[in-house]
Amino acid sequence: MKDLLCEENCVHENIVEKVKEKLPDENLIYDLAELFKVFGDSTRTKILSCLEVSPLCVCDICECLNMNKSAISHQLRILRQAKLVKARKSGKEVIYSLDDEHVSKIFECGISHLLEGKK
Amino acid sequence: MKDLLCEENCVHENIVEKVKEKLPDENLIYDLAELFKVFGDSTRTKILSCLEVSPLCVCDICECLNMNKSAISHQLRILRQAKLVKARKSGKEVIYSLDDEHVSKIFECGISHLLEGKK
DNA sequence: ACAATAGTTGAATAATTATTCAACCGTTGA
DNA sequence: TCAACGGTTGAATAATTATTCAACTATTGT
Repeated sequence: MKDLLCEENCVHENIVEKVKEKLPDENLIYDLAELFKVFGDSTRTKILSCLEVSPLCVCDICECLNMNKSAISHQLRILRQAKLVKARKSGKEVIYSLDDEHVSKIFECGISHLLEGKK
Repeated sequence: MKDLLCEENCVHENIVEKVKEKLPDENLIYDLAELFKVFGDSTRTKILSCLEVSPLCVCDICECLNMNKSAISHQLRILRQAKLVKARKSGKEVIYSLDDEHVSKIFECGISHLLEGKK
């Protein structure tokens, strides 16, 4: 009931004060979560992995992931909005490629953590 | 209808072949997405941000985020399972702290991408 | 032994979201 | 001009998941 604010029960006031001070901007943390949410879907990470190898048209990606165009297109939109991939029209095709060298770096960090855990 | 396999329509066979070859292990990509999913929630990123400043008990975290113990505890479990935080008992309290130096690195990568986009 | 505090947990609810389906747009070649 | 192909889109559905609530365990101080 009075669970709501966790009152001043055990709270170590001075530490909490320090933490609140040093905490990054609320919006930045929010945006960060939004970004990682984009990475947090295996269809999208697969698409990014494919594009790390080579720029590809939508049909190529479909073939690589064994999924239909609609599903892929929806996910590509999300990746575009997050500025992780960019699109270039070439005749009837749309060629997608990575839009940011950070993608590989973020992947590496994640893999690094995963391998650490296996030890 | 024949959307299912995207058939051999436009597919650039040789490129797709190369991509399939060079693609990382399916399970690794899946685990990677699972990891980023954990980062993809603002409550959890806030918790991690707090713990970057200092180890904290559950009540302290509640106070910092203005949320109740149950909600925080549920999210801490997820962070524990992902081996991003660790817990140490101290009397009645449980002190949480970061379990991996990769957390900060992953945050930095993400922030780096976000700032890039602002330009 | 007991009351109080710190934290955890399972079930329920509400909200978010990935995929499918069907219809659509734009470009090309006949 | 029109049929065919590559791709996009909105609505519907199904699945996932964050938060709340209530009940619970464990530890401490009296």
